[in-house]
Amino acid sequence: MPELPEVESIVQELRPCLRGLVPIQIICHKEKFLHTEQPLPNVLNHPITDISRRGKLILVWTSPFVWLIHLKMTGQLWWQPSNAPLPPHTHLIVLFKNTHYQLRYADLRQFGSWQIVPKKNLSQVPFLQKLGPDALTIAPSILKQRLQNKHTAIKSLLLNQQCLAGLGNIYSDEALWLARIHPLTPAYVLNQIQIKRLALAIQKVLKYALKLGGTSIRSYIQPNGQKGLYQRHLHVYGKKGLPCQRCGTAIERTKICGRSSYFCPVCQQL
DNA sequence: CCCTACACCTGGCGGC
DNA sequence: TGCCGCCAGGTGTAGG
Ligand SMILES: [Zn+2]
Repeated sequence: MPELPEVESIVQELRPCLRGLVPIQIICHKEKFLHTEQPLPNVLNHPITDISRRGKLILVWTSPFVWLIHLKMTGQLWWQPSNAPLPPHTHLIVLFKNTHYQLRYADLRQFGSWQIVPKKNLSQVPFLQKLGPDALTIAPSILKQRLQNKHTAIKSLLLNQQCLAGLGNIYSDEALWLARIHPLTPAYVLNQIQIKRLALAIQKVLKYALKLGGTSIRSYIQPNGQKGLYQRHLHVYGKKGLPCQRCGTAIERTKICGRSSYFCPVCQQL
C-alpha cells in the first residue's frame, strides 16, 4: 500500500499522539507479525520519545529500543479508542498507560511486520544498512551519482530501495511522466538535464502527495481512518488507455521488474 | 552484477 | 450465480 508520502503522513499524524506515552502491553495472536529477541516485559514500559521514517520504514523510538514497522502492501496503523470496533484483519494492538487510545496494526495480505531491536543494534539491521538516500529531498547531484554507469532501466532503479529510498510503483511512474523519461531508459544514457528534471520531479510529486495525505486507491488509510486525496491528481498510474494529460496520446502499460508500468509513448520516448 | 520467477497472503473485479 | 484468471501501493530469495 504505502510509499513514502503515505508513510510520512502516518508518522506526522502519530507523532503528537504517541510522544511521551508508555506502552504497557502488546496483544499479538500470530507470532509472524512481531519479531523481537527480547522478552516483551523488557521492551515495554519505556516512554516513546519520537516516531520517524526512513524510506518506507517507520521507526518508533524509546530510550533502549527502536520499533521498526514495515507496512509492505496492505499494512495499516490505526489510532483509536479501545471501544472503537477493531478494523478488519487487525493483528497487533498496543495498549498505553493513562489512555484508552490504542495503536492497532491491520494487514489484509499479511506481508508487513514489526521488529523490535535494541538501539545499539540498529546499525546492524540489513534493510537499514542497505537503504539508499531518502527520495523526499533527493538532490540532482546525489541522484546523478546513484545512477552513474548503471545500464539498468531507470524504473527498476527507482523501485530499488538501495538506490533511492521511498519510491514505489505509483510515484516512480508519476515522476518519470513528469520528467518525460521512458521507464525503460538505461540510466547511463540520461544526461545532466534529464537527471535534474527527474530529481525535481521526484521531490515535487512526493511533496504534493504528502500535502494531500497520500494516495488512497485500495487500502491506504490514515491512522484516524481518513483517506488521502492524491489519487485525484495521478497522471499515469492506473490510466491505461486514457489520454495523456499533456499530449492526448493513450497511456500504455507494460511490465517492468514484474510490476505494471504506465507511461505516455509520445512524451516519454526511448 | 542484473534479470526473471516466485514466495509470502487475501480479496476485488471482469469474463464466461 | 459460480468459478477462473488476473490484478494489487513491497521485499527477499533462488537460479540463469
Ligand atoms: Zn503525452
